[in-house]
Amino acid sequence: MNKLSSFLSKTEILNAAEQTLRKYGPDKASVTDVAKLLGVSHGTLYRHFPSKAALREAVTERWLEEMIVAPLTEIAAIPTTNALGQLRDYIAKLVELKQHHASQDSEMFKMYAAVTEESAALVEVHIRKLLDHIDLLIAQGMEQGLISRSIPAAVQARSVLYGTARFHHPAHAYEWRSPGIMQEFAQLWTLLERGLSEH
Amino acid sequence: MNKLSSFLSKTEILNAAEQTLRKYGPDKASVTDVAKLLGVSHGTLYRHFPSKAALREAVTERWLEEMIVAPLTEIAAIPTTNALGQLRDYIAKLVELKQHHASQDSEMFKMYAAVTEESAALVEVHIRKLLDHIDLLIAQGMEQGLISRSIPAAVQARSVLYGTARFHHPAHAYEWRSPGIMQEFAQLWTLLERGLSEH
DNA sequence: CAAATGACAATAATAATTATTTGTCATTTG
DNA sequence: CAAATGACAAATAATTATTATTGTCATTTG
Repeated sequence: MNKLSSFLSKTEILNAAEQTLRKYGPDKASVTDVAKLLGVSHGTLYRHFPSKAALREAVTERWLEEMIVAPLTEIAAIPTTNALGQLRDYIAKLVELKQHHASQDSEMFKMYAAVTEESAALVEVHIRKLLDHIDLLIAQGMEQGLISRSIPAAVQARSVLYGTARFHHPAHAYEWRSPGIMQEFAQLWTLLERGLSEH
Repeated sequence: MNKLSSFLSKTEILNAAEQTLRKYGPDKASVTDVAKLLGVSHGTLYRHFPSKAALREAVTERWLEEMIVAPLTEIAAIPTTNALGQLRDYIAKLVELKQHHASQDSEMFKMYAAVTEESAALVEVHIRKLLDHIDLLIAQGMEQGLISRSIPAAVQARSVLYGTARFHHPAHAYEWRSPGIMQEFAQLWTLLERGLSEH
């Protein structure tokens, strides 16, 4: 169904799996459902992914990369003379993206939250990417004389990410419905920015 | 059973409920179990608490007060010439207490975490107590010229509590087993302290 | 007569049964 | 012969039947 080539590609499977996940949610979607959508036997899918867990992880990995990491990479890559302001934009975007998908793409967000509890490896890789971005921005901020060198950039990067966890970690998603949430983030950021600043 | 007076008191019920909770865990413990332990009919308990939920909340409320709030109130009340240092001790104690009970009093901690998701009112009251303590310490720090007045104390208090959520919010309990957790807290604190400081 | 009881209906949890899904692999297909 | 199939066993999940718990209240007890 909708096949562009006669042989199944990983991308086609991921597309179908994501569509199935969106339709039935991560608790109900089965490998059989995905196979049905593709018009193939479910056994076929096991020639491409060793297990259902692996398929779920692959879908989540791609979703995270496309929906969260890619837009952030873009922000981190913009040349700037104000790395500290860029860091604020970066974290604000991270918060905005997570909260947006939690409400507007809820089934995939649930999938992401579930995989987060199942696969420490996937989380670790994701966190590492964010930390690398933040680390880079902080190092630039140091070069620009905006951010204090009294603490290593990598250490400050972790503190910034963990310190803002309430606003982007999926375990806090139910708190994001509160109307004051973005103001609270802005206020915390003011404090963190003071802590990061050279002065 | 173990009754000091012939009539049941709320305290006796709470003691029995807590004992039952510790024995069976919050998922298995029933009102009937509590009644059995007290040697009374379960209907009697409904003359003291309107529902099982209310009983669970009352037990949790008392536990929170005794195990978490009371020790913190003590720290907040110590007279000091270094309110910023005291604030560090306060938050460190909050983190230590939560993490200690998560591992050493796990059934009651589970009960607390469950009630946290059921009763927004209880959480709100608990948070308010902590915020009042932190607010007080920050206001003192301002008077002592240690903490910046550029942001209202109440706002900074909320930022401090939410900024350290990863280290005391029950949703993050599974991350507390990581060996680096206290170092990460110390590093975040260094950053927050820089942000709070007058300079 | 305040406090507690225990019989009762409604609701929820558990256990037993049935149906689906997951994962394997010898066989088929193009 | 690489790719896919589909029959099969094992593991999960959904359904149903059964048992336990929750919550009420008219009645009993001290």
